[in-house]
Amino acid sequence: MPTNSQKIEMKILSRNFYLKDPALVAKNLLGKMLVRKINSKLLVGKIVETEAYYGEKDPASRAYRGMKNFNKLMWGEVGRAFIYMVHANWLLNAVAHPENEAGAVLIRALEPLNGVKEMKKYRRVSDLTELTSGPGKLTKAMKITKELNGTDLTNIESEIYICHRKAKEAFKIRSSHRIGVSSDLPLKLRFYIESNPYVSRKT
DNA sequence: AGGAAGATCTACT
DNA sequence: GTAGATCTTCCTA
Repeated sequence: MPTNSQKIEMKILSRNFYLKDPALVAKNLLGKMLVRKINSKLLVGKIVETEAYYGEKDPASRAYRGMKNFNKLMWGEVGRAFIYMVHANWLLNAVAHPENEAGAVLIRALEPLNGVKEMKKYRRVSDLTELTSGPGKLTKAMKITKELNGTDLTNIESEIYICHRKAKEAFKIRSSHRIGVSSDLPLKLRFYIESNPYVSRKT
């Protein structure tokens, strides 16, 4: 039992939430709660930064060269976790696309809300703003690896899922080009919460 | 079987 | 601000 948890009313996001254009889902995911269950302990972070990826027409997407064994989840059921390795880091995505398409949303940064002690155990940093302010950092802090690939994020029984608070919170959404991609689309597909200290970059 | 790429991170200056 | 480490997956032979 967490001793310091205030009573926050949370509701899990439905499958339908993810059955839309990835860019829209990426924007809508800002401010939502990512929950990682380890044994019965809940690690919780607010999503403050995301990026949208499309299917075959997006040169930066894992789906760009067609369906393969490792990326087939991008065409599959929406609302599932899609996890893979880049530069020795596991990256967490939520599968999101309209019916009969492919796409995913990369979770790039979190604001730690609960289980900070555990997160610091998995990532040896003292600075709170360093804990989950990057896609590879947050997977390490929450102990997310390939084993959780395909996890249903819309099921409260899962080891990872995403909720929203009942009480609405106001914030400004900013956008930019995606980070670290060599051939980007002529669209701004990175979204983040303005002036939140946990986003990975300011611009 | 081996090489190269990659949606990154850290440590250094 | 940038160089070097990192390691899984894919591609070609």
